[in-house]
Amino acid sequence: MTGRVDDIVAAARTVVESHGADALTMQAVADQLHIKAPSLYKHVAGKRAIEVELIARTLSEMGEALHAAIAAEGGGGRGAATAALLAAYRRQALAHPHLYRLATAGPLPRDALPEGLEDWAGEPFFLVTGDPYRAQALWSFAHGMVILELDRRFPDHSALDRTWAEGAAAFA
Amino acid sequence: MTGRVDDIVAAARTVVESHGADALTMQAVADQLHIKAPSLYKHVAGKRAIEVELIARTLSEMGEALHAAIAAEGGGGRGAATAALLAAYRRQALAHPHLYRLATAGPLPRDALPEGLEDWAGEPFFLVTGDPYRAQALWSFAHGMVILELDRRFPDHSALDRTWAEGAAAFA
DNA sequence: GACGGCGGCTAATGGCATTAGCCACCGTAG
DNA sequence: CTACGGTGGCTAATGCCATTAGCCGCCGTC
Repeated sequence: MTGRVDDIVAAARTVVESHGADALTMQAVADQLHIKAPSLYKHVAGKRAIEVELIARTLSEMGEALHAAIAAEGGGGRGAATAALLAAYRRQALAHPHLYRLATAGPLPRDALPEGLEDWAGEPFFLVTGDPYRAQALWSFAHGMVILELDRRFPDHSALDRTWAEGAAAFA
Repeated sequence: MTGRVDDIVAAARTVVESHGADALTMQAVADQLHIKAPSLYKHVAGKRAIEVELIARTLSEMGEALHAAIAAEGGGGRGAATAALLAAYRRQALAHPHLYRLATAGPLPRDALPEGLEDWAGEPFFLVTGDPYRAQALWSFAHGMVILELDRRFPDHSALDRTWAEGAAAFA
C-alpha cells in the first residue's frame, strides 16, 4: 500500500538525475529495484505515467523554491524581488538539470497534473511583476536562459551572470 | 553525384515538418524515397547525420530571416529594430515549428556545423542591442517565448502578442 | 568483354516499451 | 486448517527502431 509506486518514482528520479532523461528506461528503473521491467506494469500504467509523476514533483519543488525566494525578499522592492526570483529559478533548475529539462520539454500533461499546480508554480512571476503579460515575458526569459545554459547553447566562456543581470535590469 | 544525400535530407525535412521530429525514422525517410531503410546508410552515416544537416539548414534560414528583418528596418531606431527582430524570430519559428524545435533542442553539434554559422545566425541580436550580454538576454527571451508557445506551455487564451510586446518594451 | 563500384536488397542483431500468461506466496473466509 | 483469490513477481513474445553484414545487378570504363 505504502509504496511500490513511490519506490518506482524514486528509482526513476535517481536514474534521471544521474544519467539524464534518455537513460530513463523501464529496464533501468526495474534494475534499481532488483525487479524485471515487465513487473513495473503491475504498479504503473507505463513509462509516461512515471514521467508525469516526475514532472509534477519537479514543478512542485520549483514552485516551492520560487515562493520561498520572494517570501524571503519581502521588503526589498520590485527590482530586488525580481532579482531574487530569477536567482532562485536558476539555482533550482541548475540543481536538477535533467529533471528541469524533463519537466519543461514538450507539452504539459495538464490532465494528469494536480489541479492548480501549474498556476501556483508560475504565480511568483506574477507576484513580482504585478502584471500577467510581464510575468509571462519574465518567465520566458528565465526559461530561455536556463534551457540554453543547460544545453550549452551559449558560446563557451559566456559570462552568464552578467546576462542574467542584464535581463533582470530590463524587467525591473 | 548531386543528389542522393540532398534527396534524403529533403525527405527527412518533409517528414519532420509534417509529423514532427519524433516521426523522423529511417523507415519514414526511406519510404518517401521508395527505398528500404538500410539503403540510406549507403549515403549518410546515420540518423544523427541527417538531423545535423536539418539543424544546419534551419539555423541558416533563421539567420537569413533575422538579418533580412533588421536590414529592412534600418532607420527606425533601437526600439523599432528590436520589435522587428522579435517579430521575424517568432514568425520564422512558427512557420516551421518542428524544425525549430529540432534545431534548438539539446546541445548543438558544433563540430558538424559550418564554421561561423552559429555566430552569424545570432548576430542580429547583437546588432540590435549593441551589447553582447543584452543580446544573449534578448535571445533567451525570444527563444523562451517561442518554445513555450510551441509546446503550449502558456495557459490557453493567453494574449501572446501582448506578452511579446511586453518583452520588446523591456529590452528596448 | 571483363571488372569494379554504386546503390539497391534481405537477413540479422540488439535495445526499447509493452502485453500475455504463468505461478508462488499470503492473508482471510469458511 | 484448508481452500481461494488477489498481489506482485516471472518468462516469453511482439513490434518498432537503428544499425550492420553480406549479397547482387547494373553501368560505365578500360
